[in-house]
Amino acid sequence: MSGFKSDFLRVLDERGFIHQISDPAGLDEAAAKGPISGYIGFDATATSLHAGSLIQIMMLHWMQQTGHHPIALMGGGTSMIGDPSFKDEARKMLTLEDIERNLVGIRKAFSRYLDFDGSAKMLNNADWLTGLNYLGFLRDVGRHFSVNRMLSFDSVKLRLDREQSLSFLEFNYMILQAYDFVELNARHGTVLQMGGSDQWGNIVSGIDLGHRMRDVQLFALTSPLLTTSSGAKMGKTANGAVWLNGDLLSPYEFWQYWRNTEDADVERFLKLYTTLPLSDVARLAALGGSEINEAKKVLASEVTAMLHGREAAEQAAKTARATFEGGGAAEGLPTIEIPAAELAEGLGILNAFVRAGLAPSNGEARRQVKGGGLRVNDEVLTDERLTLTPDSLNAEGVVKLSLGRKKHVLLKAV
RNA sequence: GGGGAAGUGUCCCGAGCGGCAAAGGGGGCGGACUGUAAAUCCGCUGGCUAAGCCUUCGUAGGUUCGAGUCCUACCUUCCCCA
Repeated sequence: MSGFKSDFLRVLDERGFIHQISDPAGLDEAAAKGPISGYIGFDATATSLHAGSLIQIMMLHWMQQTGHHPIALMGGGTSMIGDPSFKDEARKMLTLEDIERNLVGIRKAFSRYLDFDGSAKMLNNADWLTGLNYLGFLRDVGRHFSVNRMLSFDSVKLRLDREQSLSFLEFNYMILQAYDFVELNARHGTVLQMGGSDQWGNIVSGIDLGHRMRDVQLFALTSPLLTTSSGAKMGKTANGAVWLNGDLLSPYEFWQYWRNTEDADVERFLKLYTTLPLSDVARLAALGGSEINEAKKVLASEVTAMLHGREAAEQAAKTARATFEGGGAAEGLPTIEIPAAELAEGLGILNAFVRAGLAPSNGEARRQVKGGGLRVNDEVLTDERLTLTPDSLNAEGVVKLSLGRKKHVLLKAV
């Protein structure tokens, strides 16, 4: 697979981004000849993307770095309908304002990776999907799709095999995505769609549609579906998603997520999520035993610096050092504020842990006490009836609450 | 349109003769061991003003001292026939 002529594919290949390409030689040729336009689609269902999308964002980043024109396509049109696959939850129809707000939040993170003033664009498929005329769409686009063929795609087949319902709307998702590709080709000369390997079928459908409707040659490039070495999905933790936006997940917590990478993933992640030269990566990956912790710190700092800036990354690293290697209650840990009056009256310790977000309920906090998992100012908590008072404040004027060895929150009286 | 099967702890899979806060996995969390890792072992995995109380088995009713379990209707899904 090596030996690409274009910088673009060579970088992606060397760094492990490539799972499958529809026509490697053809795409390589096109990318070597001059700038090409390529895109990746993203959901607009939340105000922030999470770490699971980071690999896609990095692909766009490299695309721009190697002289091409990346497009981040927001699924504003499809988000308006709502994803029907989770029908247990009262499915909220996102309003235009919701989506607008989400796009603003997402754009903020994106702008750390892409230069939107330069050759990168952020587009919204609502611009062309909302105005579609059903009959016209069926005649122009629908006739090119074979249901027989669509049923044979793994993404569909799996659902059918598991005897799960597949709504007509979901079934159409593939068609809309294919249409997006062709529309982008018409509007911006886009010839490449990238995505996770689970998107392969959808992307190829777009390529087919391009052949039929516009007689153009389009390309697909997918990245490996990202899991950690032990099989967990990227971007999820107990506390929820690893959000990219700082207001949803602090730089410190983001840093911690990467710091806790499994040994076996360090090299892979350094290549995928940082822009460090491969020679540096190789050097760090060669570290064995406990020394690999140094590599993990570099990983965490680099990934955080790219998203939140160098300064925030260093602050996070410093906080971590103080917390884990110094034993103190460093500044920079997540902090919650408690009215001083409330503290004066005495605050139940279980309640305090719930307020700090370290336990979802008093019951859970109680369980953790029983299991020896909670600490107050670094002392293991044994009495669940303990009450916090102004006397509980430590020398720095805060109460440090800990769950396990890794999660710490400071309680501050105001 | 007709006939059959199914929906369980709001993360998932999945047992459940009328006494059930409901077996067992997976996942997750905590502890031990380590290196803020993996693997392994142990504990926990509805809520609360907690020897008690409250809410849970698709939805709504009914039978019963008592219903996840039986009856009725409805919703959803799957299979077969038309």
